[in-house]
Amino acid sequence: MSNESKKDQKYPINIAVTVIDKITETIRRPVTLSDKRLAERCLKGRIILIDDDPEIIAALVALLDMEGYACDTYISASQFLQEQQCNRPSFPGPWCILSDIKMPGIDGLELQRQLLEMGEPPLIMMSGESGAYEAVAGLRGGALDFLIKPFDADIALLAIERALAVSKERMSFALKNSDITIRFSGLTSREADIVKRVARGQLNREIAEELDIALRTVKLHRQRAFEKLGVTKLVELVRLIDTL
Amino acid sequence: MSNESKKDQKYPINIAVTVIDKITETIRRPVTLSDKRLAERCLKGRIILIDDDPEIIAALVALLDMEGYACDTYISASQFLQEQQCNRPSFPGPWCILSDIKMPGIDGLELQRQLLEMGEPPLIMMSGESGAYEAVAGLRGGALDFLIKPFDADIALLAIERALAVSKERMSFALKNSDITIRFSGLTSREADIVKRVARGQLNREIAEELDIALRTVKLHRQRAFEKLGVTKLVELVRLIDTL
DNA sequence: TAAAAAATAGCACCAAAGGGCAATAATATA
DNA sequence: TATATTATTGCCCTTTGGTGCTATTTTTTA
Repeated sequence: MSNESKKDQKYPINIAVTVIDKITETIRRPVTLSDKRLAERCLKGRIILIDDDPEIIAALVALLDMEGYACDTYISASQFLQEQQCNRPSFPGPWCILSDIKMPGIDGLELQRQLLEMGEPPLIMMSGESGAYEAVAGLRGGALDFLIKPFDADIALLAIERALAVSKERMSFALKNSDITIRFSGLTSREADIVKRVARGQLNREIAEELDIALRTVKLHRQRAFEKLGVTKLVELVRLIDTL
Repeated sequence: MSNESKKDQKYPINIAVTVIDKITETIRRPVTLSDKRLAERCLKGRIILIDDDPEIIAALVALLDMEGYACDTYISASQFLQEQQCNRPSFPGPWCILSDIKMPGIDGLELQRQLLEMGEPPLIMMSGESGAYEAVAGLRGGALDFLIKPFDADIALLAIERALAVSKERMSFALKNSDITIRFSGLTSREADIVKRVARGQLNREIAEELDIALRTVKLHRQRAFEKLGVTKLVELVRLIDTL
């Protein structure tokens, strides 16, 4: 009895909450009615449109709005980047950027380079027919897709769906990853050291010898580390460590 | 003593040889002097050139020849595909395809589709400036790079280097994978079943109960499977299985 | 400086893993 | 059909892992 309660109380729900907070940065909660609608749309997907052509923007907004997506529009890359600086709260959900290539000031490729440093968010690029160079550069640079203007609504929607799927995947991956990182950061250095050796396949006895400590101490650290990491079996530990 | 010899003689070197044979299909051995030179070049990289323009072919062959690569040239995709049918022996080494897009008969994109079914070998595509559509289709279809004619020698060489690196990686991955597969195929069905459960984290006792067999039997199978797979520790087994 | 956290370790006990030895039963294959 | 392979099991013994209980020594921190 006392055993169980001891285990369970160590890593309760608040850790998960901390993780989610860390990932989505600042979480905004719907308060007004329009907020609520926006939050719903964001849950489906938020598309950041960057294009200096207001007609394109208008057309895409109309399309995406109809499909139930949330849209943020920017008439230049620099405008978008500036707004990103002051990272204001946003509703949670998958998102992607749909940016034109040919723009005054910072062009799409330069934007892509800058985004790369910020963690390479899901990016779809678009441009006129002529730009084979740009298309190659964009796709080679990690763009998820490249739309050649003029394009059909279906094509764009498909690309966006895929990009949002990628976004979701990356988010859940990052979440899982940071969860593991946080769990690891809860270990003392000794515990971390020992658990790594365990995952390497070393026996308790070997570890004790190498670190020149008693077998009982190794067992103790191992046990503590398992508890803190939330694993009960060796195989779980190995898989946990290998995902890192 | 008798214990060691029993373990070691089970998986000797000839298994590795079998694996390599399986991967590189038919291995050709250099016999003549020119064979020897070709073998050396193939070791560095073999580039399969497909273009209907003889001038391009000639220029690329000259370039690649100078750099020490081996070249196979084809004036059409269908010619290449036909020769692939009768898979003749070749020297081992990384390789890639450098194909034009616009060709009479089977074009580059169609070739790409057919290659996809054959295991998606490393492919670089090339085309004239105008083809933004083709560039997007090619890259989205998994081409490693896309060269826009006319291109500098440096650009082409860089792309080829990268493609060969990918080729090497894929080969070693396939080799490792088939090695594991072969090792697994040496297990009896019972052994395979039990070892999977072990890797899932089940205790011998639990396995014995589920399969309704004696604990000793489980241990026996487990032991045999470990020997056949060439692992000694549980962590090794987990990693082996997880790479599959 | 006092309290908290971390590291250390001995003793004892039980469960699980690993393996030697010997033997039987069922299947597959030459 | 005879032999080889595979599957099965019991008995027994050692090593390793997992834990409870207790206690001392450092380090860190409030």
